[in-house]
Amino acid sequence: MKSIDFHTGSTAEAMDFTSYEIKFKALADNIRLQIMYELNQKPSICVCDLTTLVNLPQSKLSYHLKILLDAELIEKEKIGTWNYYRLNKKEVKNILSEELCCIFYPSS
Amino acid sequence: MKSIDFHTGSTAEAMDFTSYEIKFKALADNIRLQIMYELNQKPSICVCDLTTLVNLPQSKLSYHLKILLDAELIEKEKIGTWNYYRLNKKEVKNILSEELCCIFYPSS
DNA sequence: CTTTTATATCAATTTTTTTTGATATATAAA
DNA sequence: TTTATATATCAAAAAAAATTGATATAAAAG
Repeated sequence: MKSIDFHTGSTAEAMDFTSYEIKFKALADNIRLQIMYELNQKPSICVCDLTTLVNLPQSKLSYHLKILLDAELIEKEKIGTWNYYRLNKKEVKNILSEELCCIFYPSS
Repeated sequence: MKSIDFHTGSTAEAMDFTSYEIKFKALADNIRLQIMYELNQKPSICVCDLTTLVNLPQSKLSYHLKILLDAELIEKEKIGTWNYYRLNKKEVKNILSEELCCIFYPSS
């Protein structure tokens, strides 16, 4: 993050919002919001179940899960052959309003 | 919004998160986060001043302002030849966490 | 009027993201 | 082992978004 120019009140150079950009990009897609919503219904869901829940071909779902994972909005746990995904509650809470958390994140 | 299938707990068909998608898309860009940040520093800013604040060619700035405007994250007011933009506080508060509002939206 | 200033829009191009189908990998089951 | 299942990754194609420079519009100034 660049130093702030107190004379003009503006930043001397652009500030870096990259980490927010990545998270908002991850949320900026209907399919991925769908996935977040489904993950909000249960503690965790394996990929095989998600494919039917969101009705997507496996490679496509995998692609979108990776984007959410890279943005740290969800987490992955491998159990045997299955990969279980769940919301990263902390991160979601950090950026979304409480109101939105009711949709994409459990209230408690 | 589709009816919910209570048997499986899943939605019969995809739910529609389009309005959220549009807002997150608008936030999913470093330049536009920059603009939001600058708009957070003052009650409102005219385009001519924004061009120097975010250091962008006029047509490019105009393009990004339109995306934020269409997402209803900012508002426009025309005064003479000048167009003044300001944050849409209500909408920003509706979707972003209080913590983020400190960056992109005034605390009060 | 004519000119200047502030801003939006448009069309062409470039860049980024998404989709698709194929293939790779790893675990489990037979 | 061999085979089946779950999932990730890759490369090519398609689609969407961003950039650029030119032009349009509208208000203000001269």
